[in-house]
Formats: sequence, structure tokens, C-alpha cells
Amino acid sequence: MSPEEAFGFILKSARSKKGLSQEQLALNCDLDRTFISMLERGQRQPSLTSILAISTSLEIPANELIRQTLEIMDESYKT
Amino acid sequence: MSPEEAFGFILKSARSKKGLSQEQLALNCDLDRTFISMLERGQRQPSLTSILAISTSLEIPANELIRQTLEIMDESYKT
DNA sequence: GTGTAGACTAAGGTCGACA
DNA sequence: ATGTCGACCTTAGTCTACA
Repeated sequence: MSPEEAFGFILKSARSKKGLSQEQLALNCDLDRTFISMLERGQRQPSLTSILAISTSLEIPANELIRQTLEIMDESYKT
Repeated sequence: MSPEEAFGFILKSARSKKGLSQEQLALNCDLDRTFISMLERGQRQPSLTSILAISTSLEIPANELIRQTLEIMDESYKT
């Protein structure tokens, strides 16, 4: 599992858990809705500032987002 | 302190601590030496994959790098 | 060993529209 | 509410070279 895919997966599940739509999240973190969409599907990767903006909007520390990303990259590696 | 500046500061201190030159680090994580230089001075920001590559080379988990970055952003905010 | 500069290409990120 | 497409602008990241 690539970093993009892993991050996208984490992003989507965290967003869903918060009950936010892609639109709401995008508005909240000042990014484009279509870009959030591509991130979640692993077609793009975020820059540092995007990671921070998203983590703020999700109220999840950026390091925690990254930790979870690494975690599922690790898990898929074991398989 | 901007995210770029904070990350650059953490990067430089972590690299120095490991006794690596910018050249050695760049070679190790497959990034350009001049790009590492700009990162350390906060003139550029890394993408997710660059963060992961750098953290691997520094043998510091990416989430820890981010945690330290947030930490000094926070500290400078208090001042 | 590092900073900078210029030129380049790949990719980040925006925007409007339509299914 | 989400995916996609096309066009667009900005910036990540490379490379050569010189102080």
C-alpha cells in the first residue's frame, strides 16, 4: 500500500467518523473539494501544510494522522 | 513560526544529531541536496512522501518528526 | 559542506461543469 | 454528496554551476 493510498484511507475513515462530508471538510480546511476527493482515493498526496490543515479540521493531531498512516502501510506490508 | 520553518528547524537539528551532512542525507533518502538545503531553511515544504523518505533516513518515525514540528510551532506561538 | 541562482518537469492545488 | 474531466496556476523536486 502506497503512502498516498494509506493516507487516503485514514483520511476517509477519520472524516466519516466525524460525520463530515467532503464538502464540509474542504470548506473547513480551506482546500478544494475535488482535491479532498482525490486524496481519499489515493490519487494525490498532501503537502505538509495540507496535512496540518486537514488534521486541524478533523481535530486529530497531525502526528496521529501520520502514525495511523504508517500503521496501515505496515499492516499491508505484512500481508 | 510557519510549518515550513518549524519542519526545517527540526530537520536540521535531527540531521546534525545523527552526524550526517546534507549531502549524505540527500543521497540516503533519494532527494536533491539543494532541496534539503531549502527545506532546512524553511524555503520549501515537503510532501508526504518526502517526509516519509526523510524520516526513514533519519531513523525517526515520521509521526515523531511531525510531533516535534507541531511542538515548536506551539512554543513559538506562546511567545 | 552549504547557500544560491536559473531553468526545467512533475505534481500540488484551484475552479467550473456535469453525471 | 461524490467522482471525473479539462483547463489552469503554483510549487515540489531535479540538475548544473559557482561562490
